Amino acid sequence: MKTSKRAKLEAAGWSIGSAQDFLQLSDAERALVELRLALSHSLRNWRKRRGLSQVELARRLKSSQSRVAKMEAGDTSVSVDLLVRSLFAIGAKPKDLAKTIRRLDERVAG
Amino acid sequence: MKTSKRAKLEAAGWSIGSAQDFLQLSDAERALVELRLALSHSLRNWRKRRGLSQVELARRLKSSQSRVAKMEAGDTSVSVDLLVRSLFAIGAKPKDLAKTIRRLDERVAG
DNA sequence: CGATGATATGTCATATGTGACATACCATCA
DNA sequence: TGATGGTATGTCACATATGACATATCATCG
Repeated sequence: MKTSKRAKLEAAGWSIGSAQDFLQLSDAERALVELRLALSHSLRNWRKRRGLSQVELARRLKSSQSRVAKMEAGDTSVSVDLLVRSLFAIGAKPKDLAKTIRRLDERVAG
Repeated sequence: MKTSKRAKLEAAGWSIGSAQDFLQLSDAERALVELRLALSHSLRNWRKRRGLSQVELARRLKSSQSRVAKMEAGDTSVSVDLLVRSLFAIGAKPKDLAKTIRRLDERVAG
């Protein structure tokens, strides 16, 4: 069941860090992890669509390449705050966030 | 214009801290502030609907009354992380978050 | 092969967030 | 009036997040 969910996530094209262990998490914890991944994914997609490097994105965000890499990897050292601030900084609107999160919910609940 | 937006927000029942100065913020900063307020509001609504005190909610969240008060006030010392984690902890689903954020967007954009 | 550019990973000093505590404020009730 | 219960505010020690740096990994090109 949980294993199949994980398989489903991976099949949907989400990069699930191998270090992430879904099997021990409560609903709340899982939701948070998946939220982080969804936002990460959004950020990477945005960057890729623009053909920017992590260095260039980092410059726009006034951050560093290494932190951008961690953001995009959904690293646990990255806060939801930073991800959200970054998305807003590159022009995302609350509506876009909502869309990303709703998609996430559909994967989780469906 | 900005003043009218503020009036609109207040009219809609949002508690805008008098210390918040909307007039100087970029779109990204404003979006973040408003996101914080929207989540704060959700949290308070949830608690009120249940007829819980801040002390009781704090116990559930393994936090403190004072922090709950700050969360509900949208205090800048509170991270979006904490708000999101709290909402998930009390049983909110990503879908609920998305709904809250979408409503926010409609207020901002509309 | 080496060189170049992009991305990933580990670490660290500093910045920011957090729970907890004290205490203030504000109703309501007796 | 005082007492009680709830909420707000200020502070602080400790915890966590952050940008920056070094360095590793990986692909592509010559």
